[in-house]
Amino acid sequence: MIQVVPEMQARGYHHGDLRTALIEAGLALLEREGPGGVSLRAVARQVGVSQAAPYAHFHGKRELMSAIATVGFSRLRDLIAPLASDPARSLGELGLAYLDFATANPGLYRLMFGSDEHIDMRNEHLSAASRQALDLLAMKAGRKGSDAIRDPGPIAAWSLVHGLVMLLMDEKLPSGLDQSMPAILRLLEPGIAEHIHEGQP
Amino acid sequence: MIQVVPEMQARGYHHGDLRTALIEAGLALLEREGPGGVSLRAVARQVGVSQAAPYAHFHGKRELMSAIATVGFSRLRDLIAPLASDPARSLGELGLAYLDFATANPGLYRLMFGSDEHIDMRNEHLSAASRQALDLLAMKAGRKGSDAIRDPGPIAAWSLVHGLVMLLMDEKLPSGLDQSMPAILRLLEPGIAEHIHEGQP
DNA sequence: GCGGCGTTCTTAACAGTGTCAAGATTATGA
DNA sequence: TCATAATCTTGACACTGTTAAGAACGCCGC
Repeated sequence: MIQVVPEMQARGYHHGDLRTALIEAGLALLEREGPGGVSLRAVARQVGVSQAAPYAHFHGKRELMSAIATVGFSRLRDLIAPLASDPARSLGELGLAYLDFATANPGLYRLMFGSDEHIDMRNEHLSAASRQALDLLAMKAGRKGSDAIRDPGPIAAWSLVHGLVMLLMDEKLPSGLDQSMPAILRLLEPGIAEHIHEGQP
Repeated sequence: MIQVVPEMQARGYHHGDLRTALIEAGLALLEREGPGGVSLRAVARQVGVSQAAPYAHFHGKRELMSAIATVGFSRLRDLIAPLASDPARSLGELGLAYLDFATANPGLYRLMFGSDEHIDMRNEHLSAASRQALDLLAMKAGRKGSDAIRDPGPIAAWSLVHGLVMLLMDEKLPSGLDQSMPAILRLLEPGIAEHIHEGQP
């Protein structure tokens, strides 16, 4: 009579959906401690599973971190997609949204855009998710019709916002600059406009 | 008759100048493996001393890394001091010199300007050396006579070059951009000039 | 229903890390 | 010269990522 449906958290030897549970626990730990503070054993402990259990779902720590970063790139894509496709939104607005994402998820941002010691960019899912998100940015910043990624414009725009994010997260800049952000991001626009004018006679 | 002068490398129980030997070995290891690849035990091994010997000269790994970063800031200061004090040199030239330093010492740059997980910015020598170097940059980029570090100009300039350095080191940008660097760094100048014009009626 | 089989998970171990305590060795200064 | 402080070694502890060997479980074909 009492039908025992296999619920999400099937207690016992088997977990049910350990893979996504590990990713979510990793995401939480990432924001609390930053990358480097994330240990495979701590993630397993959080989920209530033994130290070696994750190896049934990931080849190693790098693969778990890559899966976490993949989630991050998907979130970023979903966040900036409407802004990038709307011609009414300026490049500066896109920069502000990018900045908001980074400051809201500093650990995740560092994992996604930091050195490749923690993630493996040759991972298919990761590189695909990364390209999807970054293409949206390049689309907005690039001179139309040209090989966007080689133009000084988009490179400078990405460098500016990335550097700003990093310096802010690492507390290298004085505090209380929040209302200066739009002005800072707008400083690049005259130069880009000039450069486009030169480039297309 | 045979006078044994206490040479630099006094073999035996005592090393002679273990402190600076550790710093130099750390610098070498840093460029070969990057931060995170530097282990206290590996540095000690390199110098030919036991694992716990460094603790006679440094309170822990963080303090050794902070000493290494202090050397880095001194080098950077010496490198950019002539450029910063010469009014004939443009901001873009200073940016190129900064970029050269970073790409020539990627591990050291990451240690100096990355997150504070490896170094302790409350360390007196480190913060002093850092301020000396950064003040030179702010002097060049800042609107004269104002509180330089709060102006959008210097913040944007530092962010741009820092972001560019990071993206280059982490191989997030396509290769073969070396000759584009001056153009990228110059894109900010029209915006800064405009902003100064607004700010000083 | 049920037995085999592959997946999932546990326990145990190995090498590596930072750090500390106790003790041996050397330099220094009164 | 000899006590004292500085320097260095050995040994240990807790932590990390990773692997091997084996136990518990879900499922598929009979």
